[in-house]
Order: sequence, then C-alpha cells, then structure tokens
Amino acid sequence: MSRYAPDHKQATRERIVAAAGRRFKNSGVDGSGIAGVMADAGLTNGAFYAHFGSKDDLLAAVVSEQLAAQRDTIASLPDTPEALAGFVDDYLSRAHRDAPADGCPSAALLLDVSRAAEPIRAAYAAGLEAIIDVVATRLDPPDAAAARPKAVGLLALLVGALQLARALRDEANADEVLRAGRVQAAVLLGHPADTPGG
Amino acid sequence: MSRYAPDHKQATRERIVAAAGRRFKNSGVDGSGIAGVMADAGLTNGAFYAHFGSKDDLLAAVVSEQLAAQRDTIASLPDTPEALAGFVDDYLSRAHRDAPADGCPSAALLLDVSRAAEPIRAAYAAGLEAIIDVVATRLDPPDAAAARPKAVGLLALLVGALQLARALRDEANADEVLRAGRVQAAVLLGHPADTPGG
DNA sequence: TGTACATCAGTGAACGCGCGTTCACTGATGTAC
DNA sequence: TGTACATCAGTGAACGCGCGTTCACTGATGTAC
Repeated sequence: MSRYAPDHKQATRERIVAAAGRRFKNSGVDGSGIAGVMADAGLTNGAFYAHFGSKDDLLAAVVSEQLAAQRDTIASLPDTPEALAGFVDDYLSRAHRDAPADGCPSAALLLDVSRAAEPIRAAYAAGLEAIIDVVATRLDPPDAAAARPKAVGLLALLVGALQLARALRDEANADEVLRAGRVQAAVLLGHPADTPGG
Repeated sequence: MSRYAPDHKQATRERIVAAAGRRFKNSGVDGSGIAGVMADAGLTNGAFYAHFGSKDDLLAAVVSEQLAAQRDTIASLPDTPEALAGFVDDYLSRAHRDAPADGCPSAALLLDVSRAAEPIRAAYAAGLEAIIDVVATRLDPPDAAAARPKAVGLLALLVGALQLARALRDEANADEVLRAGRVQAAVLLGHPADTPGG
C-alpha cells in the first residue's frame, strides 16, 4: 500500500493530458513546452517522465483521448437530423472559433498530426474512424447508402471552415466563412438552410 | 555599378522564398530552420539577413507569394464550369495529397498562419480574399447571388478534405476521403457527381 | 596607368536561449522483524 | 514498540542540442584621382 489513493497516478496523468490538449491546440505541438504543460497541471517538469516516455507519447495520448471525447459527445446527441444540425451550428459558431483550446482536436491539430510519427497518426486514424461512424449513423436514414461519404464530406467541410475562420483576423471575414460553412453543411444534410446570425 | 546583374539580389530572394515555401509546407514553419532553407537556395545561413529582417518576414513573403500564384493559376483556367470541376479533381488527387511541398499553401500552412503574428495573418487574409473572388466569378452564372458563400464553402471543403487525407496513413482511408470530397464538391458545384477512381 | 578606397553579396563561426530529457535527491508513507 | 529499510510521486538543477540572430571578415568588382 502506498500513501496515495489507488487512482492518484491515473488522475495526475489525466491532468497532464488535459493541460497538454489545451496547450497543443492553442499554440501547436512545437509551440508548447513540457515545462509549461506540467506547470498547468500543477507539477514541475521532471515529473513528466514518470507518466510518459516522451513528448510524442503525450501527443498520442492527447489525440486518442480528445477524439474519443468528441465521438462520445456526438454519440450522446438525440438521434435526429435536428440534433446533428445543432451540432453543426455549435461547431461553426463564434464561440468555437474563438476558443481553440477547448475545441475540436482535428481543427487544431490536423497538420501537427500529419507530420508526426506513425503511432500518433495511427491514433488519429482510429479516432477519426469512430467519429465518421457515429456521424454516418446519424444522417437521414434515406441516405443510408451514401451516409459514409456524406459524413466524411461534412467533417472535411467543418474542419476546413473552422480553420479558415480562425486564420482570418477580421471579424466580418471570419463570420462570413462560418456562415458559408453552415449554409453548405445544411445543403449537405439535405435541410433548407436556416442561418442564424452569429 | 556592381559586379552583379541588376536583378541578381531579387533573383536570390526569390530562390529563398521558393525554398522556404517547400520546407514550410513539408515540415511546418517551426520544423524548418533558416540554415536548411538557405542551403536549399544554395547559400549559407548568414546571408539570410541581407534579404529578410526575420523568419517572420520570410513567412509573410511565402504566404503572399504562394497565395498569389494559386490565384493566378485559377484565374488562368478557361471560364467554364468544367474547368473549375477539373481544378477540384486535381486538388483532391493523390498526386496533390502526396506532394504537400508543391501544393496548396492553405492546406499546408493554415494552422501556422492562425498562430502567427499580425502581418502574416494580414497577408493571408488578402491572399485568400483574391482567391475567393476568382473562384466566385467562375461559378455558374445562375448562382451569381450565392456565388461568394459557395466559393468559400468549396474552399473550406477542399482544404479540410486534403488535410484529412494527408493525416490518414492508410491509403484506402485517404482515398475514401478524397473521393468523398470530390463528390461533395460536385454537389456543391451543381454537377452530377462523376467520380474517377484515383 | 596605378594605387587606395568604396561597395556589397555572401561566409561561417559565435551568441544566447529554450527545448526535451536525465538524474540525484526529497519526503511522506508503508513493511519487516 | 522501535528501528531500519523499501516504495514511489515528485523536485529542481543540469545536460546537450538546435534554433534564430549577429557580426567580423572575404573577395570580386567598381570608382576617385
């Protein structure tokens, strides 16, 4: 027996992964140092290697965990077309645009993942596959045959539009991109475009 | 008079920008060193600061130049719906997926730009605006009113699909993403989806 | 015509800095006997 | 009950390395007079 609660180490690891997720999505993987992540988790840099073998290991954990959480979020939506449309509106909202640290891991980490080592890419591929599945099953039943390509197309549109909106510093331009993305997504989902202002 | 041709320095600068564009798109801005870029341009690291004030200045030049070149490429297409569809097929091709160094700057640099200093973001915003314009004017005339949002939605879809395809190491998955992107783009352009294999 | 100097693109070593990683140590708690 | 030892999460200084940037210098060419 140790002086620590049985789940103490696991809980610390979770704090590190959560802190890293925020930093990586905000500043990029190369722009985030181990020491900063550990400070956010309330620890010092040296403790890192009691939890992870390397920064790459941490990135793999971040990718797996964040994509799984996103999958669970989508899976917990009511199984209606309206719920999926609501998800799209939240995704392409100003709030999401302005808070990458708390947002979609694909939108914030996709290029870092592309350039990363194989285990990280494998973790991403597995996580994305699960998200494609859960989105595809939520599309209109009549579209069952085309559900998968539709889900992939929708995700590509969402990720691209959010990244473009984030790259444009001018609020009017960024809003235009979010709005255009919502309109196209609505077309893709087979709904008449109803486009709220923000 | 100097011993150099009048355009010598300008030509050297262009070589540096071209080399940086390839490195930045391949390895990311943080993953590319000045010394490597200069070596690609046939020079040593010290000469860099005779051409640019900082790495950020170089990035701004890369962004401006690459987006302008992309705009010119699109502008030089015949003004027909078929030509735009052909551009989409080239964009979402295996060749483009597998050669980021020679490809779309938005797909490869968007997240670096988002996190970069204001002058770089401004250069990107101006370059993207020009591309949106030239794409919008090439959409079907009947859609004139909705041309701009359509152009923005198309670009978001292209960028997102290409990035996703690049992040998936499995060839079958990556191909699926490219195919889904082409189908959705065809729907967006108002053409029946004709989907070649690759 | 000859000599001293100006120009200027480029060289290559050096700088300080931040990073990922290592490691000897700490301190609180438990176990052996 | 008391003493020596084991465990283990965490500390914080140190390491080597690569980076962006600086700078004294080179060498080929032109100009001054």
